[in-house]
Amino acid sequence: MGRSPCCDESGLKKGPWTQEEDQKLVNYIEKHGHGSWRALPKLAGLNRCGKSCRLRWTNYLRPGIKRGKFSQEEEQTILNLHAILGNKWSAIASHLPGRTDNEIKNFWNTHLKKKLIHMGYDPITHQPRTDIFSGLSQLLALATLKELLDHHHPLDQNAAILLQAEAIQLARLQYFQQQQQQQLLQQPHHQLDADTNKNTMNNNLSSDDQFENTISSSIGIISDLKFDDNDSIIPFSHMPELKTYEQPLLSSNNNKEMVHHATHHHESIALCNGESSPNSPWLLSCSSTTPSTPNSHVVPAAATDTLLVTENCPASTIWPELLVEDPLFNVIS
DNA sequence: AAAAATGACAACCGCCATAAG
DNA sequence: GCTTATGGCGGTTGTCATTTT
Repeated sequence: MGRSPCCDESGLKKGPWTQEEDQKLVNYIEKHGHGSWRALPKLAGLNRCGKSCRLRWTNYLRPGIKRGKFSQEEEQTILNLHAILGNKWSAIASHLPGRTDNEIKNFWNTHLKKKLIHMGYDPITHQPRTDIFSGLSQLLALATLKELLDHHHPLDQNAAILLQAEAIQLARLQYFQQQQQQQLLQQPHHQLDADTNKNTMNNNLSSDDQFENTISSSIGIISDLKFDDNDSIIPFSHMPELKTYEQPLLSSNNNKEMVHHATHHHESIALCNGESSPNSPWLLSCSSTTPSTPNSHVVPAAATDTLLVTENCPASTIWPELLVEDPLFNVIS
């Protein structure tokens, strides 16, 4: 048997509160406390239901409520907590003094959700979106490529390079979004429920594994491409395993510097997973002007200057081109 | 300038858990 | 143990303001 809503009684006012009503409510609660919300309206001289009074008090009139724009810190906190707790607005609000669950919920629905979507994240999972909307150009490129192959069009090498570069871009984008999100999630939160935390910190994959998963899921669609032996393009699925490189390749500082130099001179852009573990895979970019040593497994993609470097590509094959000149490199994006 | 669309946010609704009788 | 009242919560709607057409 359902319980009848408290506001069913006819004649009770609904809608926005007036200043007079607010004043009556505040005056009463300051004098007597709220006690039973059901009894309060009559005692306070309000033609409202108890529930309406309670909401007005807790969401708007209660002392200590912070109003106005959310700060950057608050925004970040909400994002972090939402990634872990989901739509547990009251739980999120408990970490933001002065903010109500209702306010946070509204802020999420009107701002943060859209912001995440715009950035290519799924607002529910906080993971990079892999649907058509988040990598449209890359997916279109893949579709075009597949279409060409399905219909046995002679594959123009430049077009293939271009299309594959698009796929790489997609993988790269997804990979870095994942990394960024991981960093967000790993920021310490005070007093988070351990169980919730356990459930949402959902994988134990190393960043290398994640990178490889991202790559394979992103470009699996072209995994069965066939290329001429003389072609310098190597489908991802045919790539030899990425393997350990020698210093300075594994020194993140050196790499960043080299990468910066390369970026600066538009000769090469190197992307790494931010780790310097022995098994770090490397996705490198390089312009067509960068010499590609014969027999090195370097994959140039002219349009986006992308290179894949595989196990048979000794560091010396490309690194001599990337002299460290400018140490100001900060971010690869 | 007016109408329509969109955004922001306060308030409401219904469900659920729990306490009290 | 059952029923009912209550408070809390999350989803949704309503209303007003602002922007766009």
